[in-house]
Amino acid sequence: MPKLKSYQLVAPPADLPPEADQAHRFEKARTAQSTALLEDYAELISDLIGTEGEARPTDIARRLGVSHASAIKSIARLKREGLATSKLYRGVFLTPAGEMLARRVRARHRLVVDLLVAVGVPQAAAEVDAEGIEHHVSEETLAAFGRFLGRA
Amino acid sequence: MPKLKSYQLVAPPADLPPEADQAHRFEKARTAQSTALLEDYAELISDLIGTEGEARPTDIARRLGVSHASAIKSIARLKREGLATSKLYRGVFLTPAGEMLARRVRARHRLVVDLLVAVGVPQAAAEVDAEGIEHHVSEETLAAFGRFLGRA
DNA sequence: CCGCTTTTGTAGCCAAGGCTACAATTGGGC
DNA sequence: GCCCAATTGTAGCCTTGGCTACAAAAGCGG
Repeated sequence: MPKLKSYQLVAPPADLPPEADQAHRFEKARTAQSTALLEDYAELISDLIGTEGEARPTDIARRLGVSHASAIKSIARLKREGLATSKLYRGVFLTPAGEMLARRVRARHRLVVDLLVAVGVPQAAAEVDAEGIEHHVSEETLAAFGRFLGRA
Repeated sequence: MPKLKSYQLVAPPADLPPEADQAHRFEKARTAQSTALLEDYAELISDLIGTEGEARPTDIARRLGVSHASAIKSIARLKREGLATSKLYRGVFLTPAGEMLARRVRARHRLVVDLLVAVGVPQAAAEVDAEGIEHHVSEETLAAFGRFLGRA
């Protein structure tokens, strides 16, 4: 059984060196980028199961705009990370960890879109930009968004 | 001389297929991620030249939290893309295109941080999250941020 | 001006996430 | 029940952006 990662909050910043926290910020952004793909897949698989009853690699690939081969490769990574399962020539399913991740991602996505709209971003642009932005929004920032939208 | 890319607005969305615009959103996010590194380097090089008088690969690497070898490799990519120049064992400089990019990135970064703070995100979290978010903020969204902050 | 440290550059490795081409399995139509 | 199309999976390639290890140039102290 593969070791699960938390996909939660990471270690606190720590104020050791004088100017090196810039490096920490960049490192954080790089890390976020590496989990972004997992998050997108988890949410999409959850959606497909909810609306179509199943999540097939071909549908996943089409929705994400990648080849089915790329999708399958990424699904393999999800399985390695303990977020999804699948049997040969059967569909893809989420583990409990994967479901949890999908729920959090979906909620975060909505909150980001709503905040963008609330500050005056047109709906269409908000939807597009949120797709990239959401992966870099920390829990702390998310909480602030909630308060701003009056959903404390 | 290498062909320059614009790093500006991309082609309009187009509303061809029914549900395939989800694919377009993901593709856009992927593209943004590929230019994010260039943007970070351009801004940092500009900063270093402004404050230190020169941009040395070692300093760039330390600020970004990567090895100097990685920094040099990325600087090579900047040069390929026509954003920077450098001579062997001399420092790194930005081309006019690189300078322009740096200016736009810096302005966008400030605007994103300010907006986050304006909606109640603590300063420290805003700085950290902005580092990742800024690369996914479209011109349209940026304009909305400006209006919201009363800088129409 | 010589040598040692720092900086810069090169080579080669790795994983991720794209892709195409090809193989295998499934499943629906007849 | 068989066969062919669609789906799924595999293999192999490419680029990016990390890394370490090693080599070469710069530059400073003595």
